[in-house]
Amino acid sequence: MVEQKIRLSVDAVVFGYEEGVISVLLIKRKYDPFKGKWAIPGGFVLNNESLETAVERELQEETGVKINYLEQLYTFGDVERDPRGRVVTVAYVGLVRPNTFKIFAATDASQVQWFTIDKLPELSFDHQKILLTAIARLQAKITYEPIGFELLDTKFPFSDLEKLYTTLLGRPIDRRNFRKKILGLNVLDELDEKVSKGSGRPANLFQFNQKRYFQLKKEGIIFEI
Amino acid sequence: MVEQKIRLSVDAVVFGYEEGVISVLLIKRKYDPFKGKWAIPGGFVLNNESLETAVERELQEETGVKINYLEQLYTFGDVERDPRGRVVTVAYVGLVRPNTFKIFAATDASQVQWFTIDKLPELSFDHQKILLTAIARLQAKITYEPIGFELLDTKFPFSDLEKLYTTLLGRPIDRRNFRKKILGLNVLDELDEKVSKGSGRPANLFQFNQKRYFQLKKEGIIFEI
DNA sequence: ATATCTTTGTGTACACTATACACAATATGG
DNA sequence: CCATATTGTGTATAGTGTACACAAAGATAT
Repeated sequence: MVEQKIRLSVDAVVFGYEEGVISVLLIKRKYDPFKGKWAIPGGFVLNNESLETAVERELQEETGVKINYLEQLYTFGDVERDPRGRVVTVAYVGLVRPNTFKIFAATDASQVQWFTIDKLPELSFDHQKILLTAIARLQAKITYEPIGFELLDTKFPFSDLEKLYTTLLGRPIDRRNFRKKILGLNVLDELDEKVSKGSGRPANLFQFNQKRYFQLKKEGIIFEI
Repeated sequence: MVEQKIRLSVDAVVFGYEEGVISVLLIKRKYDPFKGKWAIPGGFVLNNESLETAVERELQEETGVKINYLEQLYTFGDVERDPRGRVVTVAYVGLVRPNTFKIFAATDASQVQWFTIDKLPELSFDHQKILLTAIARLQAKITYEPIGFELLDTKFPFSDLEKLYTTLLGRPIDRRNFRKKILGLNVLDELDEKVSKGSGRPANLFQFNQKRYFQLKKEGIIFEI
């Protein structure tokens, strides 16, 4: 059998959250195929870099984002998924805090933009499928891993967390029960700082305590919403 | 940037179950690197076949197994994982019923053998890491998807299912509660057949009803152990 | 400064689910 | 027919999930 080589690319579905809205970072393609169409940022893997390195490099080059959390999603390998020929893509999910950096468009991207996940544009290649897979993963994962905090500021009012979950899960949450459950997990530190946004009682700030989470995980205590 | 191509392979961690023992199918490598050492079966992806097709082809060629269930596990892409140079591997998990076919060794394999998962030999490449990832996936997944049935005969006594779960989860299960829970999910058909193995009261046979499972899944009812 | 509005923060009662637990039924083997 | 092995079954209790309403603290308008 002849040994074959295949073009291998990495794509990253990058989610951000601000004020009750979940967004995805997309680029407008500068070159063919799909020139002028929106796509998930990504690119080809170089011979001497790991997949994760490739993702971070491509994101940095094309969009300027600072990734806060990155996990492998799925590898898409259908034969006809790219008109240029055989391309297999390892897709990743990234979580970022959009307010900690400024995005820009460069290299293969003529534009970079945040899109609300319920108002997505038409996408290139099989990127719609990848994006939907990523959304499903995110929705599933926040219920059993504390990755929601990666989308929030390090210090956040409890209501931000609640709003994030209602948004992501697409259903209302009982405030008292949610608070009881999360605080019962013992992974949040309540700070002595308050913050008030507009009217209403000022909120206490909380902080995710990763060390405590790892301890609990070792003891077999599972995070679950 | 120069567009690069990379050797892409697929590997399949194939699990089988018989009489209270979970096994993994491994091959002994016929050629270098790691000639004579045990490895997870797999091989390079051809240009005109999907990843799943490649997995099934390689398994058929090397070992003769008939795959009953196949799912993508993870893609391993470290730069130095193969001494021949850059090779990225998409790993799969396969479940089979070992008593429905005969394994044989061919092409790259000089031997094929079932190994109990707690008595594994030393493995080639980063295959130990892949295998451990696969075991973790299997253990996690049987608690929220009804994939355990893919390892059993189509008709099975309830005790087989129970033994499978105790083995995989590595802890005892209360028979009455387990039965209550599983039967309460309403995905098993109780047949009018009995089977007796050796001494003891003969057991009723059950059968997994996939249609009913899909119906319930649509209605949002989740399988959970 | 007072009333009104907005958001945060808190406890309890009830339903449901998980868990612990023991003995009868039905076969086989001496 | 007696001992042994395996299947099959119900109930009581603890624990968890869920539903639900009002006070506290600040901002805004009159």
